[in-house]
Amino acid sequence: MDKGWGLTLDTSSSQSLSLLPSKQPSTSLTKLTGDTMFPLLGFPVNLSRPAAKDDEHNRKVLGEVDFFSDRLTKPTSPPSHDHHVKPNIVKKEIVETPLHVNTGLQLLTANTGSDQSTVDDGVSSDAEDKRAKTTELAQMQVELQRMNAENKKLKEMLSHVTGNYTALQMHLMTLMHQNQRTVNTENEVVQGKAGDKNDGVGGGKVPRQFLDIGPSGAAEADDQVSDSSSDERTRSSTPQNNNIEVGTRDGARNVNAKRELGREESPDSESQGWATNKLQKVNPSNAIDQSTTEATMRKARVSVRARSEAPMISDGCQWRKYGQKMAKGNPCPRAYYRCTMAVGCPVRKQVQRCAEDRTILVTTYEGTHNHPLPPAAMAMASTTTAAASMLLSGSMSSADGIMNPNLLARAIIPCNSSMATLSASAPFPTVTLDLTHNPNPLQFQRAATPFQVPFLQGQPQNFGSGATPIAQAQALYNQSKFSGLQLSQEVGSSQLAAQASRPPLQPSQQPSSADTVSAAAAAITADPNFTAVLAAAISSIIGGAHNANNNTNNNNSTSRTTISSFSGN
DNA sequence: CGTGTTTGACCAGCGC
DNA sequence: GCGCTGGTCAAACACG
Repeated sequence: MDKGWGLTLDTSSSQSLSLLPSKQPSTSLTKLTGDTMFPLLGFPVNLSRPAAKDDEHNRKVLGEVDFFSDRLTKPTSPPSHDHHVKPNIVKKEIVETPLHVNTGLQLLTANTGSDQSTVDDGVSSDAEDKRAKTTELAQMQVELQRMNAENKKLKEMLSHVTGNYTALQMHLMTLMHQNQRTVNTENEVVQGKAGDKNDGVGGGKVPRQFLDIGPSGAAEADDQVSDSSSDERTRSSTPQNNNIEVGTRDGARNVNAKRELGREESPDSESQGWATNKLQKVNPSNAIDQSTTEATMRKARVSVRARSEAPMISDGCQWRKYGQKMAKGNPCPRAYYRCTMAVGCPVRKQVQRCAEDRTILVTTYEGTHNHPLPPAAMAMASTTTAAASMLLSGSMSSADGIMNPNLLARAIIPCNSSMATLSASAPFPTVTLDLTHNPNPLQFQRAATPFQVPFLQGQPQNFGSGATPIAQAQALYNQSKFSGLQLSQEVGSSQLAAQASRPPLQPSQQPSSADTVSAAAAAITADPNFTAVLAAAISSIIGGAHNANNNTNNNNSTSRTTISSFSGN
């Protein structure tokens, strides 16, 4: 799914169009008619009438010819009168026998030269003038013909480019639709189950967008679900009650049922199988790849390391803490949060301080948002989404023998010099974005302490309050600027093969103090790279997952690649 | 009273 | 089978 290319499409196409003139073999004609030609190319609307314009141009030129020709052929007749009546005739004469006219003039000139030169110098110069103009007319005629030919070529090129553009657009729409339906249906399964439990919502489709991997329209999901898939959906959505009974040991409450509910939010078997089925129907050739991709995405995790004194980084989403545990090997407790921006949102995150450096906060995201994200969250999510996609592609590649994480990461993660580590050795494939490094003093000066400033407690998640979208985006940019990318896949082939069947993820995140970011806003927005980062982020949101599938370069499962710099954005 | 946090308990997966 | 660990639940609690 090259979703991101929606953005590029316009650009590229317009570029193509705008480049056409320069690409055309430039001739003297082009120069002469430059004013005409470029406007034509620049404004396609006008292209529908190039012939008419040419004719008009012809008439205009011929009109001038007519005027002089009249004087040549009928010196006594009033030019103003014949001007409107004779054009065709003159045109005929000139067009059909331009050389003849010249010859006649020459004869005339020769004659008059000898006969009248003594009488009237004005006549002689007039004849020369006429001869010159006639010659010029002939040249213009030739150039007109060439211009017409060139116009035809350009029109053909335009239609070709337009056709390509349309085709690409259609392809894009198709891909986005497929993606959207897949995500929708997955969430539908979740919602269907969660709805039963979470009182009222049950079954009711809450209008929402799925911004994580692709845009959406949840409403379409139902209509597009096939019979067999709805069959499976029913199977996976209704057994909730069954789970309560069957899954509960010792009659122990409905813990298992609820846990089951939780698990369904990141389903491994049922919804995945359902999704696979659906995908196969939609596009059999891509079904395997896509299902594998999504499976991996569902379980993949993105870990963000950032310096922060606050208990949690601000990532634009709302979270509710549901647990805390002491983790092995770390004196600092690990906190568990789940996204509360929408009922049934499966996204969770773990927050834990680094044992070695407690100023470093490690936030791990898992799951895919099933609701619209605020701009702030989107900006934040994009980076981790890109990272997840990269991770995904890395695992995929290792398992499939195709892929180049380096390339993908370069394309989707606008990092500069911080570190992103891919680790598939963990229970879940995880990519870690290390935003604690600051290897670039110059950049650091420009955006002072983008990351290391503490957050105001209690504020972080309220994207509506302190952190404006732009501020968040800038925060993202800050982080990105201090980022470098390092891929580390310390995975055995067998593990990778197993990962291939694992689900994907879509996180949202990123730290940063809104206040600090706001303070640095001016400096950051002045940087053109910021725009590039935003564009990359948006592209990654739309196109991250698909990129993974389309990567064809091989990558060693134990490769360790460092992606140096994106400062060139 | 509603919402969010804390915290002890429960469960599943995994390794031995 | 047992113990360890990660992950989750939900009652109790705190707060506005």
